[in-house]
Amino acid sequence: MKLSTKGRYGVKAMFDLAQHVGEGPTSLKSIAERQGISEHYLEQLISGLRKAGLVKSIRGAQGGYLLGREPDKIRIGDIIRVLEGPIAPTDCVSEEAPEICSKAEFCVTRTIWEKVRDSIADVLDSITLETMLEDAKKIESERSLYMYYI
Amino acid sequence: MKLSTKGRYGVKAMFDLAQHVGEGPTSLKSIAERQGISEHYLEQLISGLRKAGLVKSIRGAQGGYLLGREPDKIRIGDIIRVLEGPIAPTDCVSEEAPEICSKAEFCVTRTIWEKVRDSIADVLDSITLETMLEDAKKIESERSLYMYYI
DNA sequence: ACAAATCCCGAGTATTTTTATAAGATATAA
DNA sequence: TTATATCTTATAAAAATACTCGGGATTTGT
Repeated sequence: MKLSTKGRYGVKAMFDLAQHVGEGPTSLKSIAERQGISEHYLEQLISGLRKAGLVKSIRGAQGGYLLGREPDKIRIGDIIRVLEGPIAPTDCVSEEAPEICSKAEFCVTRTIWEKVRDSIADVLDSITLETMLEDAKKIESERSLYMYYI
Repeated sequence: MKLSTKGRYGVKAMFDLAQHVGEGPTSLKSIAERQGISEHYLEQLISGLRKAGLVKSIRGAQGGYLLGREPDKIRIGDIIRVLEGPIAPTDCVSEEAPEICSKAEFCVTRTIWEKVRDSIADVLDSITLETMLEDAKKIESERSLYMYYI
Protein backbone atom coordinates (compact mmCIF):
# COMPACT_ATOMS: atom_id res chain seq x y z
CA MET A 1 0.00 0.00 0.00
CA LYS A 2 2.80 2.38 -0.80
CA LEU A 3 2.87 5.19 -3.23
CA SER A 4 5.82 4.87 -5.62
CA THR A 5 8.26 7.68 -6.22
CA LYS A 6 6.31 8.51 -9.36
CA GLY A 7 3.36 9.77 -7.40
CA ARG A 8 5.45 11.44 -4.73
CA TYR A 9 7.86 13.15 -7.10
CA GLY A 10 4.99 14.12 -9.37
CA VAL A 11 3.07 15.87 -6.60
CA LYS A 12 6.24 17.62 -5.46
CA ALA A 13 6.99 18.82 -8.97
CA MET A 14 3.44 20.02 -9.54
CA PHE A 15 3.47 21.86 -6.23
CA ASP A 16 6.78 23.44 -7.23
CA LEU A 17 5.17 24.66 -10.45
CA ALA A 18 2.21 26.00 -8.48
CA GLN A 19 4.60 28.00 -6.33
CA HIS A 20 5.94 29.67 -9.44
CA VAL A 21 2.68 30.46 -11.18
CA GLY A 22 2.85 33.78 -13.01
CA GLU A 23 6.64 33.72 -13.31
CA GLY A 24 6.84 32.26 -16.79
CA PRO A 25 8.04 28.74 -17.62
CA THR A 26 10.00 26.79 -15.01
CA SER A 27 12.75 24.51 -16.26
CA LEU A 28 12.83 20.88 -15.29
CA LYS A 29 16.38 21.34 -14.09
CA SER A 30 15.40 23.93 -11.50
CA ILE A 31 12.49 21.81 -10.26
CA ALA A 32 14.72 18.76 -10.00
CA GLU A 33 17.33 20.71 -8.06
CA ARG A 34 14.90 22.28 -5.61
CA GLN A 35 13.06 19.03 -5.00
CA GLY A 36 16.11 16.80 -4.98
CA ILE A 37 14.96 14.55 -7.80
CA SER A 38 16.92 13.10 -10.73
CA GLU A 39 16.30 15.35 -13.70
CA HIS A 40 16.22 12.50 -16.22
CA TYR A 41 13.74 10.57 -14.15
CA LEU A 42 11.51 13.58 -13.64
CA GLU A 43 11.53 14.06 -17.38
CA GLN A 44 9.70 10.77 -17.80
CA LEU A 45 7.13 11.61 -15.21
CA ILE A 46 6.37 15.06 -16.53
CA SER A 47 5.95 13.64 -20.01
CA GLY A 48 2.88 11.80 -18.75
CA LEU A 49 1.60 14.89 -17.00
CA ARG A 50 1.95 16.87 -20.20
CA LYS A 51 0.03 14.29 -22.24
CA ALA A 52 -2.71 14.44 -19.64
CA GLY A 53 -2.84 18.23 -19.94
CA LEU A 54 -1.82 18.87 -16.34
CA VAL A 55 1.22 20.82 -17.50
CA LYS A 56 2.09 22.74 -20.65
CA SER A 57 5.61 22.79 -22.05
CA ILE A 58 7.53 25.47 -23.85
CA ARG A 59 10.51 24.20 -25.78
CA GLY A 60 13.82 25.82 -26.49
CA ALA A 61 16.02 28.15 -24.54
CA GLN A 62 14.29 29.86 -21.62
CA GLY A 63 11.61 27.21 -22.02
CA GLY A 64 10.16 25.03 -19.34
CA TYR A 65 6.84 24.01 -17.90
CA LEU A 66 3.66 25.74 -16.78
CA LEU A 67 0.60 24.38 -15.01
CA GLY A 68 -2.05 23.25 -17.46
CA ARG A 69 -4.79 25.02 -15.50
CA GLU A 70 -5.32 27.09 -12.37
CA PRO A 71 -3.98 25.55 -9.15
CA ASP A 72 -7.51 25.26 -7.75
CA LYS A 73 -8.51 23.16 -10.77
CA ILE A 74 -5.79 20.56 -10.26
CA ARG A 75 -6.58 17.94 -7.66
CA ILE A 76 -3.89 15.73 -6.15
CA GLY A 77 -6.01 12.80 -7.30
CA ASP A 78 -5.63 13.96 -10.90
CA ILE A 79 -1.85 13.86 -10.57
CA ILE A 80 -1.77 10.50 -8.83
CA ARG A 81 -4.06 8.88 -11.38
CA VAL A 82 -1.81 9.97 -14.25
CA LEU A 83 1.38 8.76 -12.60
CA GLU A 84 0.23 5.69 -10.69
CA GLY A 85 -2.81 4.64 -12.68
CA PRO A 86 -6.40 4.43 -11.48
CA ILE A 87 -6.88 4.31 -7.73
CA ALA A 88 -7.29 0.66 -6.90
CA PRO A 89 -6.18 -1.19 -3.77
CA THR A 90 -6.92 -4.33 -5.80
CA ASP A 91 -7.54 -4.89 -9.51
CA CYS A 92 -11.10 -6.02 -8.88
CA VAL A 93 -12.13 -2.57 -7.62
CA SER A 94 -10.09 -0.39 -9.97
CA GLU A 95 -11.66 3.00 -10.68
CA GLU A 96 -11.52 2.17 -14.34
CA ALA A 97 -11.84 -1.20 -16.03
CA PRO A 98 -11.98 -3.32 -12.89
CA GLU A 99 -10.82 -6.84 -13.48
CA ILE A 100 -13.88 -9.01 -13.82
CA CYS A 101 -14.32 -11.66 -11.16
CA SER A 102 -17.04 -14.26 -11.33
CA LYS A 103 -17.52 -14.18 -7.58
CA ALA A 104 -17.88 -10.40 -7.44
CA GLU A 105 -21.53 -10.42 -6.37
CA PHE A 106 -20.90 -12.60 -3.36
CA CYS A 107 -17.44 -11.36 -2.49
CA VAL A 108 -17.35 -9.80 0.93
CA THR A 109 -13.67 -8.84 0.80
CA ARG A 110 -14.39 -6.87 -2.35
CA THR A 111 -16.64 -4.45 -0.47
CA ILE A 112 -13.76 -3.72 1.89
CA TRP A 113 -11.45 -2.78 -0.97
CA GLU A 114 -14.18 -0.60 -2.44
CA LYS A 115 -14.40 1.34 0.80
CA VAL A 116 -10.62 1.71 0.93
CA ARG A 117 -10.55 2.90 -2.67
CA ASP A 118 -13.27 5.47 -2.04
CA SER A 119 -11.68 6.81 1.11
CA ILE A 120 -8.36 7.30 -0.67
CA ALA A 121 -10.03 8.94 -3.65
CA ASP A 122 -12.03 11.23 -1.36
CA VAL A 123 -8.90 12.49 0.35
CA LEU A 124 -6.91 12.96 -2.86
CA ASP A 125 -9.77 14.65 -4.69
CA SER A 126 -10.48 17.03 -1.83
CA ILE A 127 -7.00 18.56 -2.00
CA THR A 128 -5.90 20.81 -4.86
CA LEU A 129 -2.63 22.57 -5.57
CA GLU A 130 -4.38 25.74 -4.37
CA THR A 131 -5.10 24.03 -1.04
CA MET A 132 -1.43 23.19 -0.77
CA LEU A 133 -0.39 26.76 -1.48
CA GLU A 134 -2.70 27.95 1.29
CA ASP A 135 -1.32 25.34 3.69
CA ALA A 136 2.21 26.38 2.85
CA LYS A 137 1.33 30.01 3.52
CA LYS A 138 -0.21 29.04 6.84
CA ILE A 139 2.84 27.04 7.91
CA GLU A 140 5.09 29.90 6.89
CA SER A 141 3.16 32.46 8.95
CA GLU A 142 2.99 30.16 11.97
CA ARG A 143 6.67 29.64 11.65
CA SER A 144 7.50 33.33 11.62
CA LEU A 145 5.15 33.85 14.58
CA TYR A 146 7.03 31.16 16.43
CA MET A 147 10.37 32.67 15.56
CA TYR A 148 9.16 36.00 16.88
CA TYR A 149 8.57 34.60 20.35
CA ILE A 150 11.94 32.97 20.70
CA MET B 1 -1.13 2.03 -4.05
CA LYS B 2 -1.95 -1.63 -4.46
CA LEU B 3 -2.36 -4.24 -1.83
CA SER B 4 -0.12 -7.23 -2.50
CA THR B 5 -1.41 -10.77 -2.61
CA LYS B 6 -0.19 -11.15 0.96
CA GLY B 7 -2.83 -8.81 2.30
CA ARG B 8 -5.55 -10.07 0.00
CA TYR B 9 -4.89 -13.75 0.54
CA GLY B 10 -4.49 -13.18 4.25
CA VAL B 11 -7.89 -11.51 4.62
CA LYS B 12 -9.49 -14.23 2.53
CA ALA B 13 -7.94 -16.95 4.66
CA MET B 14 -8.92 -15.28 7.91
CA PHE B 15 -12.48 -14.82 6.68
CA ASP B 16 -12.54 -18.48 5.74
CA LEU B 17 -11.49 -19.38 9.27
CA ALA B 18 -14.20 -17.08 10.65
CA GLN B 19 -16.78 -18.93 8.59
CA HIS B 20 -15.75 -22.16 10.26
CA VAL B 21 -15.61 -20.96 13.85
CA GLY B 22 -16.81 -23.67 16.24
CA GLU B 23 -16.07 -26.50 13.84
CA GLY B 24 -12.66 -27.40 15.17
CA PRO B 25 -9.37 -26.75 13.37
CA THR B 26 -9.42 -26.00 9.65
CA SER B 27 -6.54 -27.35 7.56
CA LEU B 28 -4.47 -25.08 5.40
CA LYS B 29 -5.14 -27.35 2.47
CA SER B 30 -8.89 -26.86 2.65
CA ILE B 31 -8.55 -23.10 2.97
CA ALA B 32 -6.18 -22.98 0.02
CA GLU B 33 -8.54 -25.05 -2.09
CA ARG B 34 -11.66 -23.05 -1.24
CA GLN B 35 -9.92 -19.73 -1.76
CA GLY B 36 -7.86 -20.75 -4.78
CA ILE B 37 -4.50 -19.95 -3.26
CA SER B 38 -1.22 -21.88 -3.44
CA GLU B 39 -0.96 -23.94 -0.28
CA HIS B 40 2.78 -23.46 0.16
CA TYR B 41 2.49 -19.73 -0.28
CA LEU B 42 -0.39 -19.48 2.16
CA GLU B 43 1.72 -21.40 4.64
CA GLN B 44 4.21 -18.54 4.72
CA LEU B 45 1.52 -15.96 5.25
CA ILE B 46 -0.27 -17.82 8.01
CA SER B 47 3.04 -18.33 9.79
CA GLY B 48 3.16 -14.58 10.31
CA LEU B 49 -0.44 -14.47 11.44
CA ARG B 50 0.29 -17.18 13.97
CA LYS B 51 3.29 -15.36 15.38
CA ALA B 52 1.10 -12.28 15.75
CA GLY B 53 -1.51 -14.32 17.64
CA LEU B 54 -4.24 -13.82 15.06
CA VAL B 55 -4.51 -17.58 14.54
CA LYS B 56 -3.70 -20.60 16.67
CA SER B 57 -2.36 -23.79 15.16
CA ILE B 58 -2.89 -27.42 16.07
CA ARG B 59 -0.30 -29.80 14.69
CA GLY B 60 -0.63 -33.36 13.56
CA ALA B 61 -3.34 -35.30 11.78
CA GLN B 62 -6.76 -33.64 11.98
CA GLY B 63 -4.92 -30.51 12.97
CA GLY B 64 -5.22 -27.10 11.40
CA TYR B 65 -5.86 -23.50 12.34
CA LEU B 66 -8.28 -21.61 14.56
CA LEU B 67 -8.87 -17.91 14.98
CA GLY B 68 -6.75 -16.48 17.76
CA ARG B 69 -9.69 -14.55 19.19
CA GLU B 70 -13.38 -13.89 18.55
CA PRO B 71 -14.23 -12.64 15.05
CA ASP B 72 -15.41 -9.31 16.46
CA LYS B 73 -12.00 -8.78 18.05
CA ILE B 74 -10.06 -9.16 14.81
CA ARG B 75 -9.99 -6.06 12.65
CA ILE B 76 -9.01 -6.18 8.99
CA GLY B 77 -6.38 -3.58 9.85
CA ASP B 78 -4.78 -6.06 12.26
CA ILE B 79 -4.42 -8.61 9.48
CA ILE B 80 -3.11 -6.12 6.93
CA ARG B 81 -0.52 -4.71 9.33
CA VAL B 82 0.90 -8.18 10.01
CA LEU B 83 1.12 -9.11 6.35
CA GLU B 84 1.92 -5.82 4.65
CA GLY B 85 3.61 -3.91 7.46
CA PRO B 86 2.48 -0.65 9.03
CA ILE B 87 0.00 1.39 7.05
CA ALA B 88 2.04 4.00 5.23
CA PRO B 89 1.43 5.51 1.80
CA THR B 90 4.99 6.86 2.17
CA ASP B 91 7.81 6.01 4.57
CA CYS B 92 7.72 9.49 6.09
CA VAL B 93 4.23 8.94 7.52
CA SER B 94 4.49 5.29 8.51
CA GLU B 95 2.28 4.30 11.44
CA GLU B 96 5.37 3.07 13.22
CA ALA B 97 8.92 4.39 12.99
CA PRO B 98 8.32 6.97 10.27
CA GLU B 99 11.44 7.76 8.33
CA ILE B 100 12.84 11.00 9.64
CA CYS B 101 12.91 13.86 7.17
CA SER B 102 14.57 17.16 7.96
CA LYS B 103 11.92 19.09 6.06
CA ALA B 104 9.02 17.40 7.88
CA GLU B 105 7.83 20.53 9.66
CA PHE B 106 7.47 22.53 6.46
CA CYS B 107 6.47 19.72 4.17
CA VAL B 108 3.04 20.28 2.69
CA THR B 109 2.92 17.02 0.76
CA ARG B 110 3.51 15.16 3.97
CA THR B 111 0.19 16.32 5.41
CA ILE B 112 -1.53 14.83 2.37
CA TRP B 113 0.01 11.43 2.96
CA GLU B 114 -0.96 11.62 6.61
CA LYS B 115 -4.58 12.13 5.64
CA VAL B 116 -4.43 9.24 3.21
CA ARG B 117 -2.87 6.99 5.83
CA ASP B 118 -5.53 7.88 8.40
CA SER B 119 -8.41 7.38 6.01
CA ILE B 120 -7.12 3.93 5.06
CA ALA B 121 -6.54 2.97 8.69
CA ASP B 122 -10.01 4.20 9.65
CA VAL B 123 -11.67 1.99 7.07
CA LEU B 124 -9.59 -1.09 7.85
CA ASP B 125 -9.99 -0.70 11.60
CA SER B 126 -13.74 -0.19 11.39
CA ILE B 127 -14.28 -3.61 9.80
CA THR B 128 -13.88 -6.85 11.75
CA LEU B 129 -14.27 -10.47 10.71
CA GLU B 130 -17.61 -10.35 12.51
CA THR B 131 -18.69 -7.46 10.27
CA MET B 132 -17.76 -9.56 7.27
CA LEU B 133 -19.77 -12.53 8.53
CA GLU B 134 -22.80 -10.29 8.92
CA ASP B 135 -22.31 -8.85 5.45
CA ALA B 136 -22.05 -12.33 4.01
CA LYS B 137 -25.26 -13.35 5.74
CA LYS B 138 -27.02 -10.28 4.36
CA ILE B 139 -25.85 -10.98 0.82
CA GLU B 140 -26.95 -14.58 1.14
CA SER B 141 -30.46 -13.67 2.29
CA GLU B 142 -30.84 -11.04 -0.41
CA ARG B 143 -29.73 -13.57 -2.93
CA SER B 144 -32.29 -16.15 -1.86
CA LEU B 145 -34.99 -13.48 -1.86
CA TYR B 146 -34.04 -12.60 -5.40
CA MET B 147 -34.10 -16.24 -6.43
CA TYR B 148 -37.59 -16.56 -4.98
CA TYR B 149 -39.01 -13.90 -7.29
CA ILE B 150 -37.60 -15.36 -10.47
C1' DA C 1 4.94 -49.22 16.24
C1' DC C 2 3.69 -47.23 12.11
C1' DA C 3 1.51 -44.61 8.47
C1' DA C 4 -0.96 -40.70 7.22
C1' DA C 5 -2.07 -36.08 7.96
C1' DT C 6 -0.69 -31.84 9.08
C1' DC C 7 2.01 -28.02 10.67
C1' DC C 8 6.79 -25.84 10.48
C1' DC C 9 11.00 -23.81 8.45
C1' DG C 10 14.51 -22.18 5.32
C1' DA C 11 16.34 -21.78 0.79
C1' DG C 12 15.87 -21.01 -4.02
C1' DT C 13 13.85 -18.83 -8.23
C1' DA C 14 11.19 -16.57 -11.81
C1' DT C 15 8.70 -12.51 -12.83
C1' DT C 16 7.46 -7.91 -12.40
C1' DT C 17 8.01 -3.32 -10.84
C1' DT C 18 10.67 0.36 -9.59
C1' DT C 19 14.07 3.59 -10.32
C1' DA C 20 16.77 5.20 -12.68
C1' DT C 21 20.76 6.34 -16.71
C1' DA C 22 22.09 7.52 -21.30
C1' DA C 23 22.19 9.03 -26.06
C1' DG C 24 20.57 11.61 -29.38
C1' DA C 25 16.75 14.28 -31.87
C1' DT C 26 14.02 18.51 -31.99
C1' DA C 27 12.77 23.27 -31.05
C1' DT C 28 13.51 28.08 -29.77
C1' DA C 29 15.50 32.46 -27.88
C1' DA C 30 19.11 35.50 -28.16
C1' DT D 1 24.40 29.88 -35.08
C1' DT D 2 24.92 28.66 -30.53
C1' DA D 3 23.30 27.64 -26.07
C1' DT D 4 19.40 26.07 -23.70
C1' DA D 5 15.65 23.32 -23.21
C1' DT D 6 12.28 19.82 -24.15
C1' DC D 7 11.23 15.15 -26.26
C1' DT D 8 11.86 10.19 -27.34
C1' DT D 9 13.56 5.69 -27.03
C1' DA D 10 16.48 2.22 -25.26
C1' DT D 11 18.90 -0.07 -21.62
C1' DA D 12 19.54 -1.93 -17.19
C1' DA D 13 20.51 -2.42 -12.14
C1' DA D 14 18.04 -3.14 -7.90
C1' DA D 15 14.28 -4.35 -5.22
C1' DA D 16 9.99 -6.42 -4.33
C1' DT D 17 6.67 -9.90 -5.31
C1' DA D 18 4.87 -14.30 -5.76
C1' DC D 19 5.63 -18.31 -5.62
C1' DT D 20 8.17 -23.35 -5.45
C1' DC D 21 10.59 -27.03 -3.27
C1' DG D 22 12.40 -30.20 0.07
C1' DG D 23 12.63 -31.97 4.27
C1' DG D 24 11.70 -32.06 9.38
C1' DA D 25 8.53 -32.18 13.52
C1' DT D 26 4.17 -33.46 15.66
C1' DT D 27 -0.12 -35.73 16.36
C1' DT D 28 -3.91 -39.06 15.38
C1' DG D 29 -5.77 -43.37 14.28
C1' DT D 30 -4.84 -48.32 13.22
